[in-house]
Amino acid sequence: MTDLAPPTGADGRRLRARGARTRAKLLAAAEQVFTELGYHEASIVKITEAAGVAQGTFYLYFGSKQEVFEEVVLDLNRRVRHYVNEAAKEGATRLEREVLGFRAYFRFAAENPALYRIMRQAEFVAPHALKLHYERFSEAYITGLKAAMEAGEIAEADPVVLTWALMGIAELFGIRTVWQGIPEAELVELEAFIGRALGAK
Amino acid sequence: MTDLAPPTGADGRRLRARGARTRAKLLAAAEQVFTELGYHEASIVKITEAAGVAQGTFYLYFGSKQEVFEEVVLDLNRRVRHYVNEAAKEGATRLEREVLGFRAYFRFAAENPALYRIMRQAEFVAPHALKLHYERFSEAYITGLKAAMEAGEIAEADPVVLTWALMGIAELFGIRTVWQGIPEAELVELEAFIGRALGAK
Amino acid sequence: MTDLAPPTGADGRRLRARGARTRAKLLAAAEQVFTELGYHEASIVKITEAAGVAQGTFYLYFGSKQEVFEEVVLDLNRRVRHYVNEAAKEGATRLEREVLGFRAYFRFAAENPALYRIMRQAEFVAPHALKLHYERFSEAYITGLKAAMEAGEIAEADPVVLTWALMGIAELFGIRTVWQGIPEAELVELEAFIGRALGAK
Amino acid sequence: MTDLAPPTGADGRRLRARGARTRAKLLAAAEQVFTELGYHEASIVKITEAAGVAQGTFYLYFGSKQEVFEEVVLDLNRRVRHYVNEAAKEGATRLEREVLGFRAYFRFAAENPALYRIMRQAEFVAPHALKLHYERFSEAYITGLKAAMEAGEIAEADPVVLTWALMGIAELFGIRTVWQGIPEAELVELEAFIGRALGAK
DNA sequence: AATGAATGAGAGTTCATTCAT
DNA sequence: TATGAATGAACTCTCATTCAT
Repeated sequence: MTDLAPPTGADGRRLRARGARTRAKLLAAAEQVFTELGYHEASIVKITEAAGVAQGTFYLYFGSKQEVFEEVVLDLNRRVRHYVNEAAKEGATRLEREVLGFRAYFRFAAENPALYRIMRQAEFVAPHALKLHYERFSEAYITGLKAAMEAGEIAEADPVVLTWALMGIAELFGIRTVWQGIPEAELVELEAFIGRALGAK
Repeated sequence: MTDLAPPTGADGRRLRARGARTRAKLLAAAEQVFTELGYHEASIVKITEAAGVAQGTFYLYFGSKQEVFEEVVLDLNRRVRHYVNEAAKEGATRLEREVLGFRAYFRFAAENPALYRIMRQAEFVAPHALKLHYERFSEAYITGLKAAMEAGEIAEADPVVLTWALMGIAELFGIRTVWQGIPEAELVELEAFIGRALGAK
Repeated sequence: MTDLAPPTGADGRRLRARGARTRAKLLAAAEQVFTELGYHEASIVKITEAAGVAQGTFYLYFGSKQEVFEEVVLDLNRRVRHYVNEAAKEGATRLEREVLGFRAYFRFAAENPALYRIMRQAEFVAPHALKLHYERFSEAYITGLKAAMEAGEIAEADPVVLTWALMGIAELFGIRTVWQGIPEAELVELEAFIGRALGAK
Repeated sequence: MTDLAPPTGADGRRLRARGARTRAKLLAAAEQVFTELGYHEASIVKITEAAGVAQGTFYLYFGSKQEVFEEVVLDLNRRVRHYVNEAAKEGATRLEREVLGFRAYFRFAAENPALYRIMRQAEFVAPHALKLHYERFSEAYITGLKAAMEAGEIAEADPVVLTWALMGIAELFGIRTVWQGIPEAELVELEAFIGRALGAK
């Protein structure tokens, strides 16, 4: 992951310790406010209030509302990937990793409704960031599936197609999770479905 | 489908021919504007301008911006289901119907970018309408899959899980279609994936 | 009282029976709506709805919202004067008539909170009608007080001053009536006050 | 009088000097505009224009149109009470104080047409504020009358009734003052009326 | 005589952003 | 580095009034 860079002000200048702290406070506040209210209901005042700074201060660290939003999207992306990957790597087989990953994803969705609330808004507010979200997610996925094929764990198939299909499934079930929760029985069925689809041995 | 009702004004009164026409113009304009700009950037002025009527006229037919939006969602839902079902029923086997349905769905998505651009916004603008969209979509789907199981065309499994998984796949590939198009080869792979997952004989 | 005239349309033309009926319905509806909502909250739609006619019909009989309002003010004025005078004339002495009049006035105010709601709005909406309200009210009053002085029932004094002073008292107690009611004991005190002020024998 | 508090913004925060000045300008402008046009014809644009600030600035200091209106009412109340009380306390006897007070009140009314034009609107725009206006006014009045009774300066009577009756008289004559002025002769008559009513020795 | 449709100006309010200190 | 004040365009929605039928 080439995700991190030293924090700068809105004008691109490197920040001293105090500035960096203020910026961090603002970013955290923004994440929280966007999460609660969504992009449009969120306002700079609300963000600065949550951060405990004056309104003007915001523009010392971010060029615009849109700009923070993009940063929040990227951050969320980082976190969900990290969460899922950490969980998945406990699995011994590919299918096990798949199952653990899915379950972690649903857990994350349940705990962070922000995931959808924010990502979906990204389509209009920061389309680039949204594409990036899917792409970054798919990268590790594709790599993992390729490895599994080479190891003969799953059937030969186009890993890109597999990846997007699996992400689609994850996403819609994630939404259902948020809406109504998913009973264990369904999860088991879902895992069987995935097993068949991957031709898992 | 009990979807259709004679058009009424915002106050619920039945409309004369002229009113019905104006209302339809507004609905079409709304869909277009929401599609292009998203819910929040869309404004009543833009919608009425696109429809070629005065601003106040809007409120003769819709109670609020949100209300038209919901109707646009419903309308889109109606159209995509109709489009997909018409296409699918030409298939002889369940798998064929599945394949035809997917392809129709992608075609619809390609021709109506409104589909996603609008549905995604629905999540926070009109969550109820979005749920309805998925539910209506899933109904026919579930019925079809049950029949196929009984006929022994596909493996026994929870048809609800199957349906949501397939809708998830369709959706993400639909988005990819809009973003970049999907090569025939991928479609073929995808169909294989689905065939395996359904345990199609 | 030169209050009454045959009903005409907005253009001044005499009305046929049907038109007169519609006009009357609208006037009654307006009175009711203004009463409930006040001038500004009242709208032509609400008035026509209450009258059970279409919006456009309103302008067949009244030139503007303001115009009906003035008619309503005059009507209210007519009614309160009539109500008070009817009650007062039962009194044998001037003071008795005064007392009966005051009590009638308070009763009217209690039963028609519209009285104040409408009259006070008249200051801006139809100032002319408001002045007329006070003037018409004062006329009979002045005459009565003059007669009482000539009859030696009350002390000699400027009847105009007396009249306005008494109207002022009535008005503020009328408002109190609407706000919180006035206990009998206070009324008795008030009557004593008036008796002293008039130098009633 | 526990009337004064340091000025705050709409969010309740204490203001710096500049903010306090702007707020004061807006309040003065609001009084003027409400006076000239009435509550409903007054608009935020007109108020901010009169104050020489941008539209949005208004909402930095007041939460809504209604809120400024209430403050204008309170402010006016404060001023008229102060004006009347200052004048009245020059009188040696109760009746003298009464007379001085009435005359001061009429002067204030003549110089501040705002008084009625605003108070009358208060009835439906901010009834609470209007009640407060009368109540605050009556408090000092009642106290004064009680003292006068104890001192044997005026006849024993319910001071509340006296107060409201006198306020009613003052109010309607105040209105007449604004409408047409009141000749000295009438004032003298009025004072005689009051003297009789109070049973002044 | 009556109707439903249409108009468009104007309302109150919000908010991303800039500025002076 | 931070602040509070100010801006002004844009928004949704209402409503008196006019028009065509």
